[in-house]
Amino acid sequence: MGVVYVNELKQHAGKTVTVRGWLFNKRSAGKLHFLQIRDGSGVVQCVIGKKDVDEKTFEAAGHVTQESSVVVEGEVRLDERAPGGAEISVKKLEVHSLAAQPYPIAIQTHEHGVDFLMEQRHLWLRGPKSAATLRVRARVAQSIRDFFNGKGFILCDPPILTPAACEGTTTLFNVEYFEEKAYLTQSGQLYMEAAAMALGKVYSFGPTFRAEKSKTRRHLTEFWMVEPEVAWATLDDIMSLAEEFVCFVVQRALETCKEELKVLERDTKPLEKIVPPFARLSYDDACKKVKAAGVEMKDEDDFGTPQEMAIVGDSDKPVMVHRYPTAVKAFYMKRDPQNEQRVLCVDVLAPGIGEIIGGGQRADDLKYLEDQIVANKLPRSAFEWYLDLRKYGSVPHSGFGLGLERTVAWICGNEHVRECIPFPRTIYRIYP
RNA sequence: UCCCCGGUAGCUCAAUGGUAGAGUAACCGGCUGUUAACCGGUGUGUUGGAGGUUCGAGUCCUCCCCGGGGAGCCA
Repeated sequence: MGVVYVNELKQHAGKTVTVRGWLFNKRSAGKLHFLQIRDGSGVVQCVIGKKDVDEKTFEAAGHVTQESSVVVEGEVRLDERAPGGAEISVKKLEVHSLAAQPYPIAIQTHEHGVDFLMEQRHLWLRGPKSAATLRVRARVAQSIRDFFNGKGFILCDPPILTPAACEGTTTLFNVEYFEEKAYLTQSGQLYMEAAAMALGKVYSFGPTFRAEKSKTRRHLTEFWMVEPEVAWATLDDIMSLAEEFVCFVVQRALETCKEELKVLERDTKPLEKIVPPFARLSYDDACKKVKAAGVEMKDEDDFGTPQEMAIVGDSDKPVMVHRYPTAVKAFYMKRDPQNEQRVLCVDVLAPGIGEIIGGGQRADDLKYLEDQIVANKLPRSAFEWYLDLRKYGSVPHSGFGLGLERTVAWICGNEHVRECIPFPRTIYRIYP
């Protein structure tokens, strides 16, 4: 039969197969050894009876250490007593590489501290919850691509090395670029606007970098963002797109990540309710809701975490807040023609996590943008190309950015975004 | 940058200013159906660092280092 993966074992009941993996856990009962072997696709219990193998093999099975790499050959048997319903009666066991002892992580029996686990991230990845989260991440990434590709969006990769800030305010990572200074991108948005003028509907999906000294469970210095941008789209268009998109991703996760969400002990009932429409609140109405909830709120100020939580309240669904004060948003936002003090932007706030999407309609008037660049003390020379987009055939256009890790954290019910990326980068951690 | 919390065995934690401990992991042995197996046995320390108070400091004081949570900012 040859080599098979654990997740396809049941198809091979009665057959003799080979499984290659790592020892996850071991139990013994005298003349029987139970080896739980993990191969990346799942965990299978392998039973080694003293009378079924030669003495050397049985002895070796009793001394395999945790996380040793092993190759076993044996018959697949369906058995109620086995975790997962199928097990392997071992005929041959090869210990490919005996793992050193003690193994640092005892994830099955121990609560470990965050610091310790992060220091051991390269090994922690092997744990069931880490692996489940990373599988969910991979499938969410896939569904993001499927959604936009299915709607005729063109994937367009913006540069990671950039000559200037996209949004003047935020801190950037400096890199040496030959004789010049360059920065790691904090958003591909401005480039996506150029791409939308060429290709109509575009999106980017890749890493972005923020050198902000944020220390919260929702922040990473390196994180992944998907940024669609649509020519001719208005704020309302992009809000509907965002709503449809979030629902698609969540529903797809429910379909394709059942096992993983079970491992993560995620209650999927609230996720099943993620269907259109989402509540749409203007900034001014959101402020009223915050105050009604008894949470402090300064006039014309941006929302902080307590305010965001008050706005979402106990809703299972995300809430969309639109038309924030001009002063608290980026220079490229289009003003609301109904109210000079407001811009045509939207934030999508998810339950428990807060902002997962920020976006809106972009300023398309040349004169207004020129004034904004001056008012925000930005170096005009770095933005000449961006102004060109308004000089040569300007059209209304809109887009948004969605943070992958925050979305994965929300879907998985994980407390922290750092568990939602294989090797998290935070303010005080760049190892391993 | 600011506020709060923490640092003791590999890990998770305990110890009134008075001999630094437990559980767990690891190792050895026992058990033919284990499910975080169980039972018996065997180890484990620069108490984050440097000063200070004291007869005596893991414990009190000062400074520093390293983390964590939050604020600000943002996805």
